[in-house]
Amino acid sequence: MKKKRVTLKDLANELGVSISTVSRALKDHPDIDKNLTKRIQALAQKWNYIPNPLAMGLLRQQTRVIGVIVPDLVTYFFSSIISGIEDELQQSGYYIVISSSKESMEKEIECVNNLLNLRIDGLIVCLAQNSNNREHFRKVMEHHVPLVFFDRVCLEKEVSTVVVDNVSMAKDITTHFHANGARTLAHITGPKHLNIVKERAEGFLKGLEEVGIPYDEKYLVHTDLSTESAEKAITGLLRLPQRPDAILGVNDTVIFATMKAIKTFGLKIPDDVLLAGFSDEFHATVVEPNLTSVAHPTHEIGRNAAKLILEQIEEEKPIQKKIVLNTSLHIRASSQQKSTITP
Amino acid sequence: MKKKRVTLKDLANELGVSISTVSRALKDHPDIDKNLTKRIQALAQKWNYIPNPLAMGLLRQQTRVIGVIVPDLVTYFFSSIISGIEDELQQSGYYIVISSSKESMEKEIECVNNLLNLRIDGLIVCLAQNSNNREHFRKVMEHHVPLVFFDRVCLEKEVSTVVVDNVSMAKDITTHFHANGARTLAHITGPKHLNIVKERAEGFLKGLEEVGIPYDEKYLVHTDLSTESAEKAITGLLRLPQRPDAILGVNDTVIFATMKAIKTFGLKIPDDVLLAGFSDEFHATVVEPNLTSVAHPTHEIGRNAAKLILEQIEEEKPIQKKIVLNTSLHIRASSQQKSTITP
DNA sequence: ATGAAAGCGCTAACAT
DNA sequence: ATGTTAGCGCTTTCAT
Repeated sequence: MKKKRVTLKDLANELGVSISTVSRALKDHPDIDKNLTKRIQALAQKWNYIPNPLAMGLLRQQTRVIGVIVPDLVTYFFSSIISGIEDELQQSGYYIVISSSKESMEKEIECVNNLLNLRIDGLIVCLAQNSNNREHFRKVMEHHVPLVFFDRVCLEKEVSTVVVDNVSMAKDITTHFHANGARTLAHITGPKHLNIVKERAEGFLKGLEEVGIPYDEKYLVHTDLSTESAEKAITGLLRLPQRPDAILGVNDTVIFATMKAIKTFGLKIPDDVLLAGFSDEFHATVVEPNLTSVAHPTHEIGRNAAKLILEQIEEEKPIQKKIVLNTSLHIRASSQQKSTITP
Repeated sequence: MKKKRVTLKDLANELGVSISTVSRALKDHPDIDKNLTKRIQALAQKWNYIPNPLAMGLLRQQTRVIGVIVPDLVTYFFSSIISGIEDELQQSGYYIVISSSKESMEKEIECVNNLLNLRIDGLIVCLAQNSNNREHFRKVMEHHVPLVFFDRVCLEKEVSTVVVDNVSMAKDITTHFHANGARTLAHITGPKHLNIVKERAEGFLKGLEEVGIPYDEKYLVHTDLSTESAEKAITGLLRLPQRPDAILGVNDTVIFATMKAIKTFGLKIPDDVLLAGFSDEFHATVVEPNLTSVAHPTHEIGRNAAKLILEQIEEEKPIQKKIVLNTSLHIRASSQQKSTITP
């Protein structure tokens, strides 16, 4: 038998009272007779009455849905952040609708429009690799939809963000490379306009300065974050007259591609080249040698982004806050000269 | 300035016509004057009118939201399937709300109820590790909400499913192990009631039979699919008087845990133990040695599950279909005896 | 203490 | 060819 969801009307009809009485009783309105209230609540319970979110949404002009846009769904970094967002939001009775921009700004714009049309109550975004236009986000703000960026951010002056201290981590790795005997350091990074790219490169340069190695632009190469362009980058570096003896990747994915290329060149890690990346993907401890990486508190990034959204929904106004989360540098075999590893 | 979404009423007021005229004009109703229709459509375009999905949903009793429940969000297997679901559904104008059961049936029941209360138009599920009760899914069917299971399935007689041929793949790996010199074969698997566990174990036994190795229950050990219980399982196996020289894992995650344990035992892969898993996680080609694994067509699994849901929504009745997708066995270093690898 | 009515945005049957 | 009305499920103001 077709089981239709029970409505207030159904309850009202059954008990011979009006819809508004039922509505009030269900929220313990003091005006309603205590006894009637009890009977109504009992029936609602028995019939498993659940308010229709569509009707509520129409009335209150809100959906209790938060949109999330990430560059991809399949890397551990993002899925684990999403997991954090979900944990936080579902406690507050919000749902999340996830869209993947597939690292493309066009797709990102499409996602934003779709979600806006869905009438989401808030939007959490990590920028696509080539996203350099901010119009679509301006639109989000014009519609007064709370907005939060994480990791790859923009419009920082107006929008809340959740980030990590990229500069100091990149600097730390650079000096760590030097302490392990590296003298020709390279950095394989991403598109120039991304904040994480700028910040990590800045840290890299600061590190070089600290250990007194002059900066040579040949050793800072940009990619579009794809495996292919990372391979191209590493190949170029290894073919230099003076090849690098340490490479910092803008993330682990780039480094994994790098690792394979280095091995096919017949070079050994860490004997010939030291390696380190960012984001501490799950497989960092599974590759050989284990990869040194900056571990982002992914779950916490997600939770914090969600909290910032909830805050804005409650305050009913945009908030500009910047949350900087602590990362930790996991030093593993890939960045340690054999001689410096205590036997 | 607060930018409210424009409604039919706004358009009607502006043009001095009734709401229904606007509504009709927007869907090119033949009754409406061609000229008026043009003016209305022009204004709608200019003011960027988008129908309110909440109002439409309330009217049509549908949300255009499909719920997806997976055991976890962070493994490549699931996130990649979700990616496939998304690709298929967004083309049809559906949104997906993803929930993670965290491998717990209690959480799974909660997710089902939440999504049902959200009034989803369909539900796609991969069972939690310990899910053995079917009541919550019966409820979904009673509410006439289209349901599709993938990978870990149940109620196959009544519900559409998307699966792979586990039996034959497990059998193939088993005989492959034997061909590579293994004589004491073990299988680390999951909870007994899961279809994938039963099927892969069945294939394993069939393989043993084919190569004439008698089955010894000591070498078939169940886990709850967690890293910890996988470690316990492998430790137990390695301590047997006659330790296995080949191990088939019910999935790659189990095998990754196994790999670490084997290495700490001072054993070599594949010299001492051959290894193979299921699901071909992204890092299968990143671990050392590269892992032999059955590659599931994850994206296709997602697309097919989505298609089955859409089909049921269109047909307006439950459909019981079983789609069996082809997998491919990726043979890599972990399962090949050195001697058999051509030099 | 309870009910009637309006309205959230939209569609469709029913006027005119 | 266009307008009026009712209704989807709910809350809330205004009667009574």
